[in-house]
Amino acid sequence: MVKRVSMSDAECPVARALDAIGDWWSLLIVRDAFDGARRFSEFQKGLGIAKGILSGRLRHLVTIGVLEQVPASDSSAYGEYVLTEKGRSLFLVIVALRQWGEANLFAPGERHSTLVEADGLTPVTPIELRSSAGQKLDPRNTRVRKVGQSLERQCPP
Amino acid sequence: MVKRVSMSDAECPVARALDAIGDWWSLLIVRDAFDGARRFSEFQKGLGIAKGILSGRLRHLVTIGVLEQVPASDSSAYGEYVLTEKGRSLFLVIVALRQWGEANLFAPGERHSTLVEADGLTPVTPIELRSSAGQKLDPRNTRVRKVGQSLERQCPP
DNA sequence: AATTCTGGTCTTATGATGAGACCAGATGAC
DNA sequence: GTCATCTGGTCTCATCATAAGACCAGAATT
Repeated sequence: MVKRVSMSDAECPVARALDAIGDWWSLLIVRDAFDGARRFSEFQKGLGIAKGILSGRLRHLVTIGVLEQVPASDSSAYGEYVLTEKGRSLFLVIVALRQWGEANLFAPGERHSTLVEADGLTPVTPIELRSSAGQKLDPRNTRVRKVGQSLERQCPP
Repeated sequence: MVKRVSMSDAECPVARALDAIGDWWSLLIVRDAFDGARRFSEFQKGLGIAKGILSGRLRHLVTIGVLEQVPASDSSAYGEYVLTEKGRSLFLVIVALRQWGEANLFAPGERHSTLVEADGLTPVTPIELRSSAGQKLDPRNTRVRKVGQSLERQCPP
């Protein structure tokens, strides 16, 4: 991704992550890939994105190893874009965004799509951050330790 | 946020979330707010963002209720930006991004900042998505149920 | 063989960004 | 009290990114 201000060499993993997939479209492309989208036209129709932008985003996601182009799944001569392991590991990022959106961006009673377990019925429970002792962690009892330092909180959270 | 393509009315919570806070800077501003940044100049120095852009982003984050402007914490006449409950609930989104970045964007042995527990030493364990029965969930055993539908996966994940 | 589909590229108009000049009110130094 | 400086912005301008659609070559379909 060529952008004005690059954070690809930041030592904060949040900044690097946003530098890699923090633009308007990348995570939506990954979301559709999780849903089974594989072909250029599937992404384009599902997202309503301009073809030129989609072309650039797919190329970028392939470059950084989130997607890979494979020859074909059926007998077609056209290639397909599939998630790599690196791409599949974005699952929790998208789930976290989904759960924040569900909790904060819908009016009470407003309908939205729901992530459910394999039975198609049970909504998944909210993800949690727990300590090694099993205690629930939140911003107040965590801090960021910078490289070479010990107890100073500099790159949050 | 005025953008060309708006997803603020999408029924997919992921799309709405990205519409609200999915731009280049918003999550970095929230990250710095978790770290204790409160003043305009703190955000500006910490991020290296242009003042005009920061001004617009802060205004947007206040508008959508992620930040709020409070009169002062010390005796200054200048206001401060603090996270609301809605903003604090972005904690897991940022942690998910951090953990993905740590695992995928750093060379082996490359140093990066680390999220640790309150003791300042113990790194937090990776977040997980678990079913109500306690089973670990991943993209293969979850699906998205669209509103009004039952078993069709249309808005992932 | 003709037509349509697919996966793009290219062009153009416009919105967003980065850098910095500028400014009014608050604060601090003397 | 007065002057200099700090703070939190706004405004302008050049440049980059995006949206929309025309266009095109090869593949697939009829």
